Amino acid sequence: MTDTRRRRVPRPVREQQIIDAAIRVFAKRGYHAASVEEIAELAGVSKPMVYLYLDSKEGLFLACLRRETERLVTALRAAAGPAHGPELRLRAGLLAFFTFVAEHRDSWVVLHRQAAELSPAIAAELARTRRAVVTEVSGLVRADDAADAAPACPDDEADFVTYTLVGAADSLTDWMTLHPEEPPERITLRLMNMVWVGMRNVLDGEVWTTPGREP
Amino acid sequence: MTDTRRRRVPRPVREQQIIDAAIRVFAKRGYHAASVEEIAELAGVSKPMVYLYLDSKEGLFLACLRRETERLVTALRAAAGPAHGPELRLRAGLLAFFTFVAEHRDSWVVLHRQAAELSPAIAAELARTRRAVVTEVSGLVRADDAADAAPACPDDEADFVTYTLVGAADSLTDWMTLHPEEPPERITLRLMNMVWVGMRNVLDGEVWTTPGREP
DNA sequence: ACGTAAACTTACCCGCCAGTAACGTTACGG
DNA sequence: CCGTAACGTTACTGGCGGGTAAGTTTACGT
Repeated sequence: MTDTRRRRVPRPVREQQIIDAAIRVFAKRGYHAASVEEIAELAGVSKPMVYLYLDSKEGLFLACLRRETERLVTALRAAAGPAHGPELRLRAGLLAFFTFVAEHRDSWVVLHRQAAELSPAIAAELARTRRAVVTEVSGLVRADDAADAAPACPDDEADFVTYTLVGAADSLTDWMTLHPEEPPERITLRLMNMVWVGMRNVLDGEVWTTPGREP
Repeated sequence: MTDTRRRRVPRPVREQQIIDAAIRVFAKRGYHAASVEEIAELAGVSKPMVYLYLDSKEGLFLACLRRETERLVTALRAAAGPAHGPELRLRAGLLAFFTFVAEHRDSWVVLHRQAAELSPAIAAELARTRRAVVTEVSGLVRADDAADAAPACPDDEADFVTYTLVGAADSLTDWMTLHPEEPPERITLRLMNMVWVGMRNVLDGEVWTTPGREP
């Protein structure tokens, strides 16, 4: 790619190459098992360069986290913004999500699948970025009420729905890899189909007790 | 607990104590960041004992995995078995799951949140245990059709629903920790409320195209 | 052209931790 | 009451990997 003859590359470009490499390695090995050496090699550079540009392994991970969160949030906003009506809005958001994951599997792994094993500083940042994604989805969920007059649904209920959606979508990410032929559109469609009706019930606080057998 | 005066403890008991300690530490630190030293100390024993009884760090992790998978699957089967009808059956399964997680947070973390960062042998075993859980849930989902005459739903659709449910439930696990006062029963209720209706649509292959705005 | 800063390297240090060797100690069976 | 096997320990090694000091090369500005 680009000019193969020139080895020397300006800093901003190298930084991105290093982050690219880091995301792949972090996704494959996990934070602790990933070695800076391997990342450097994949980026076509030696280890001290990584430390010069990104300070530390932790700093490198944070850089990955920030860049990819930015990308995902941007994609979500871009998709949901122009949609008319709550239903199409949510659909657009989900579609944007599945499309993002389909195109950047590694990013999603780094962003979302690193629950344990990290230093306080990283854990804090990770919590923040997850919160950002949840907030974005939460916005989609709450879009209903904005249309209605009543601010009917309490935050807890909206939160519940959001967690359910994010978890379901995350898990379907695995399903996608088992069905590579399925386009994000169909997955989105099925998920909408599955949750759209029930969402309303929960958001309106309609928690009935278990029905007694057959109606 | 038990007899505090006796220090010497028979092997089967120690093994369980070590596994108990390992689950807590693995959950807190993640596989790589966890040190065998810390696990041994928490189990009230010195490091070589761990290697004597469980062979290696990998063997120790596998032992944790197997024991807790066993427990979860047992809980699911015990709950879903005696329930009458598909709806109550699924409800019972979900309730059993949330109850299990509420009582064994660490177990669930070890079982489910260790995607990356493990050796091939562990990864294989982890895949097997996840498969076991998914199969169990899949049974709950498919329970519908068993009642009906037609084996109507193709495996893909049932799989899709299963992944959605497992993912949603997993994510709600986090929601639980933010709302410690919510009993598993209410969480189960809300989730049922949210997905039960839509499940039918997807299982029956009713994937409509996006509705054009307002009906 | 040539000096200088930015890009890059080699070669090292050092702490941490999985895994082990060799050696004490308690209980329980005969 | 004593032997022996099960229970347990202290004290090491070996290597991997994060982090760095010191030096080398290339491009770009003037």
